[in-house]
Amino acid sequence: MNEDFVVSAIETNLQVAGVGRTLLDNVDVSVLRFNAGDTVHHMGDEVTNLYCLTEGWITLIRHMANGDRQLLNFHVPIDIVGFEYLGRATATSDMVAFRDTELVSIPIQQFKRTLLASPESAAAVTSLLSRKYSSLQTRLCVFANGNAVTKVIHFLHGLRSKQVRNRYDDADTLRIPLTQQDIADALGVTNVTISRAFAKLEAAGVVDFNSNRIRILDYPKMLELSSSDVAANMFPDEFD
Amino acid sequence: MNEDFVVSAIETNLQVAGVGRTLLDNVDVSVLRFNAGDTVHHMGDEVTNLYCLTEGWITLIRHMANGDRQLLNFHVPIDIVGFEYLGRATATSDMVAFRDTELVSIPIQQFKRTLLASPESAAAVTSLLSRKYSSLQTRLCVFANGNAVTKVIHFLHGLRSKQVRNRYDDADTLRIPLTQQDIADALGVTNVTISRAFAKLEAAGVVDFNSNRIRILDYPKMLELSSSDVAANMFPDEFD
DNA sequence: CGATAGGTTGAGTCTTCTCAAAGATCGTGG
DNA sequence: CCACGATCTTTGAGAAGACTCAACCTATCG
Repeated sequence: MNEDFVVSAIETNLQVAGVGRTLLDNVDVSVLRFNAGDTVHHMGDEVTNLYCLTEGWITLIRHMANGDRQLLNFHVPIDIVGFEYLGRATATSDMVAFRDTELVSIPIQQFKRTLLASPESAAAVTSLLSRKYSSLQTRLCVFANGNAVTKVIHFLHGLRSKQVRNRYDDADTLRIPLTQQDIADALGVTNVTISRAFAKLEAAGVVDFNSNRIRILDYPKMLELSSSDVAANMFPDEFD
Repeated sequence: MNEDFVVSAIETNLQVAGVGRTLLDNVDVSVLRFNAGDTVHHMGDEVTNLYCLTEGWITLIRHMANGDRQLLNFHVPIDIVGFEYLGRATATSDMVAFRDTELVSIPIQQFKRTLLASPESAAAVTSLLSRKYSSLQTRLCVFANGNAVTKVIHFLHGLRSKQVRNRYDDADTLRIPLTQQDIADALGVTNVTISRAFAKLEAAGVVDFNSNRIRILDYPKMLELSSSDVAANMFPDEFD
């Protein structure tokens, strides 16, 4: 396992430099692999590990009574999933591998112990939770007030932000095995509506959809196409 | 000022008994009063205090580009507002007094210092942030998949939960100066839609709407009227 | 008692949903 | 390398829900 990767991931997630090595001291990390479709944990389970993605794609899902599902979050390499369980260990959604995935598990109990030795890091964790909360507020505003096209733009913006963070060569090309149904489930609309939303975005020349690859052709212009009522502050430079 | 009130409020919010007095040690709390419509802080401001509501009604608002507003949260007495700013101090929404309001301000810097002496409390703060995050996820599911009636039910459930927590004699009577426009702004629909949603709920005999007073006549039956697709897990016994 | 804010109701429009069929793409096995 | 099946996407038509606009009703307060 590449421990440097995890050390760097911790510092990227916490936005604090130089603490990753210390935080992994005396922590028994191990590598886990999941196949596409495997469930890492179910809603309601006790979560005992943080997971640092090294390869693949993870999504958080809530299942509705009628069989529909709400995809709450997508996680890519460098993401560390589970900070929200440092306080309360009960999983608030299913965590599912979206494709073959490799992740490094970090026992929460041990991690919390090393956090005690680094107040700076502990503060950063709290700060991270704040950012995640704020991001969710923003998404709530989009869901409450935006139309389908705006929701799609918000969604693409979020994925792109992570690729920018990861310093990918071409952050505008989202290399993701994502069907329109997946996007629909993330945005609370139907696949038909997603298809029509992409048709509009393609007609405007800002996006090129292609399963397995979505390409953002004109990022600034894309943002302008979001309905004006949610434009302000709806696109922070964040990725939580 | 009634310090006992704040001590008890801290313990209620953190869900930990016996720590309130310690946490207020050497903390310079003070009482502030705001008139209806006053802004406590604006989005983007640095937040330097927690606020414990002792009287009145506070709401968190985001303003949209077209003048619409999204009401993100309502806070009532015993609530402590601002835990999400312990990490990152930048306000993510306007905080506005909805009616004449009295609150006790608790300097964040001092509070964080006393937190260091009580790891149990520090853990409880993290736990609280987790609960808030989870609540927002739930609301996102309702906004994404629920119809107007379901959103109203979710909203009333949330207000009632706080009254239950506060041990009000009649938790089913929401004594709130809330217009239909306010509810509309909280749920991302129009006042006309709210009017029609209440008409349906009143026809079903589960709610009685009356400005300045909303009465839940049949709580279990009300929950049953929410659209089946969001029924599961959409109504946790929480109030964050 | 009138002014004002808030609530209700109706008609027409728009967006999204549902249902359904047809077209495109991908992976696999022959 | 092609054919086939499975999955995904596109398109159309009709229905449902929410929105807009506007008029009218109601309660409250000075």
